[in-house]
Amino acid sequence: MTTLSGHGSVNDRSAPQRRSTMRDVAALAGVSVKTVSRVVNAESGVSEELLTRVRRAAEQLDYHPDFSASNLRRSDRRTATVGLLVEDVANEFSAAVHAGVEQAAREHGVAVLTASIADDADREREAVRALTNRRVDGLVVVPSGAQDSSTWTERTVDIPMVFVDRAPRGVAADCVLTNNREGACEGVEFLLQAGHRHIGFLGGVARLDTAHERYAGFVEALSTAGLAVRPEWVHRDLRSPDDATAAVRNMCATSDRPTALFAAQNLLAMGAFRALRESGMNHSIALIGYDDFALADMLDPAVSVVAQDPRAIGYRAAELLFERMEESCSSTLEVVPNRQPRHHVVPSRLVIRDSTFGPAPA
Amino acid sequence: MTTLSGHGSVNDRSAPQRRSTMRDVAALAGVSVKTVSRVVNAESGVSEELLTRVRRAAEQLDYHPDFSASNLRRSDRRTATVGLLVEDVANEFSAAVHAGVEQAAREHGVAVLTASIADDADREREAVRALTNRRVDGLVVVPSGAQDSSTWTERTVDIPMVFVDRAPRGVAADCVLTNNREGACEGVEFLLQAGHRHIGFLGGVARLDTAHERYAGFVEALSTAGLAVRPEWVHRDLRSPDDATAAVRNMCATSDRPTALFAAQNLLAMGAFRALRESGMNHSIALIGYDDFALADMLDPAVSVVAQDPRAIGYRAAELLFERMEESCSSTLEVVPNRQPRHHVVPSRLVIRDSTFGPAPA
DNA sequence: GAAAACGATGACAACGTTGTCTCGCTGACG
DNA sequence: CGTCAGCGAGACAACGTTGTCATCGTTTTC
Repeated sequence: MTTLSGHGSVNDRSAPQRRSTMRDVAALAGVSVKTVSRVVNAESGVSEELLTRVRRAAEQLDYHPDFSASNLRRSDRRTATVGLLVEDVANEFSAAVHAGVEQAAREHGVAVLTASIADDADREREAVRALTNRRVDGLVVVPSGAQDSSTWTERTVDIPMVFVDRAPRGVAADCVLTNNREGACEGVEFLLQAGHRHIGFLGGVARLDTAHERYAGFVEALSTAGLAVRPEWVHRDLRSPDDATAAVRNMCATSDRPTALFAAQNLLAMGAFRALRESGMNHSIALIGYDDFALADMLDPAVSVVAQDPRAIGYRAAELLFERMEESCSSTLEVVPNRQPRHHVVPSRLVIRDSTFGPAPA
Repeated sequence: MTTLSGHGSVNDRSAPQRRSTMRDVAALAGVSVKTVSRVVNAESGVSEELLTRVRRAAEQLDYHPDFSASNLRRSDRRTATVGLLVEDVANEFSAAVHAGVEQAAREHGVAVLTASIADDADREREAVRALTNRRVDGLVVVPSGAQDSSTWTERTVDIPMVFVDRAPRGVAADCVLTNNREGACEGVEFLLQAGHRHIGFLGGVARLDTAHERYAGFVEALSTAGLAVRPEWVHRDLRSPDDATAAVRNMCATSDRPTALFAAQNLLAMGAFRALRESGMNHSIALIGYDDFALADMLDPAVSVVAQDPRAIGYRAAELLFERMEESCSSTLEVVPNRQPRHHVVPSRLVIRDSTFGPAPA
């Protein structure tokens, strides 16, 4: 509202040193501090006159309450801040989850403290500590593949937590994930319907449960179609795009090669695509990946995928967390709150592009 | 340290209700609260004996200090938390900046509160408020293109701030940016050296200064080579990848078309690539973009770019912010601290891939 | 040998806010 | 007319921590 003219800048000069507090507002309005508190918190039982006087004073002093002081005194001890732990904020999947969490948080007036843990158990511990020391109300965790779960099994923290993608082994906790088995199954079924009978599998060890379920979906689709799994076309221990590239390169070098590939993770699909392109087989061997990725539609051919919705996953995770926070707040009197872990599923969906063409006629 | 056996779980049960405080530790160790404070803050002047006694008590009670209470009382009022405002955390550029900021923050023991503002002035205001109410020590801001700068010119906030990519108009503030003009110039020069004499330009309005500088670099390279700018090949008002696609489509439809394109932003490069691929000219019209993007190297042909280093930019911005925070902390006595805004440049570098081939022989 | 200096420790207030309690006033009721 | 409920408002303590100062016992200094 205020512009750079006249009185505005005077105000700017008069008290730039210190933030104004409730005391200042109270003094200016000629009321007690508690009354200011009542107005700020929209409590009932303040006369119209004082209400406006306090509001005016607050505006004049540009008063804004101090969250931490408020939090310190308040009985519910809420900081209106949640923590988000991801492998790396720069990672496409993590960033989308982050966006979802943030949206839900904003709707609840909650801020998000983010930390990347980069597959490093020490950093993970450090990050959890940094967040809990700041008294976040809850935690959304996207466990990375390589870490052990000791941070969580030790239960050094006792605040509401929701895991994304998978829960660490040995920890019964709320979890939001996608229907990995069904998604993978659907993807492979599409290849089958396109006429493929020779389908290879590329899976990662990272995110073990996830990888396992996707493989299960692959197997299920094949056996439903009455086909056997060909072990020489199954690569389940790929740790990087380069691993996938190498595996595909080897498979393609043989005469007995698959006519289509299912890559159970986006990085592996990228690696597979690289190998296909190198060997000039990108138009003769079909490909479908799990997890969408940017520019998948601009490759040649555009890569079909089973797309997760990481943003929706993050959103759901945060919602679930907020529910838990409500519970843990109101249940201090009960002996055992509803601690039954909940799992929430955000479905994947098939995105068919150009790479899922049918097999060449034999 | 504690396992699930015997005495450990007893401890877990005995006081799971409430976090332990300095009082609890003090009581257990048989010392005053202040002494615990001294130990926790590693102040000198505590005898060896009490030191170990307090430490043991703290560990036994799993004590961890409360940041906000500490911050409330402390004279320097630091929360060890900074805010990061970006257009969208899911955006590739923003996410990389975030990663850089986070790394620098971690090195300083500082946490990062992130908020996306999505080109929306209201949300921007709201986000600034959410962060300042939580008393962040400083702010890193990546201004988005469309927003007006009123949030900043009004100076509703008076905390250290560093802007990334460009400072809002009318605000003299610290800023970390890349050498847009030189980078663009270099990119165009590469095309010139490859033999191109007919080069088109695609620029965006978003991030005005940035776009302007890049255009200046384009012009500079041409004029240094003694070439005139051909207005019909210059499109400076593109707001989306689709705009770029349309512009390129039109240019290519004429017989008098450029042999190479310079796209001043990654989204525009993607749009341009789409048009080239559609029209089958992706191997006959060269392309170079500003800003790298994922999978640029897997397109056909792999797209050359002038690559910014957004992660390094974020890192530098955070470093600069920390310097400012030091200053504003120690300079409360001085009349005017060193408020001269500083600009820091993180250079771009040329990444040559396959799309910058020479022109077809006429 | 007394004064002064020192070093370790604790008592207390304060940071900015909110929960609890009390007080004084108004109006209704017996 | 006296009593009491109801309501607006403020005094006060407390949240968990740290800055300041006082205390006490010991050592140094003249």
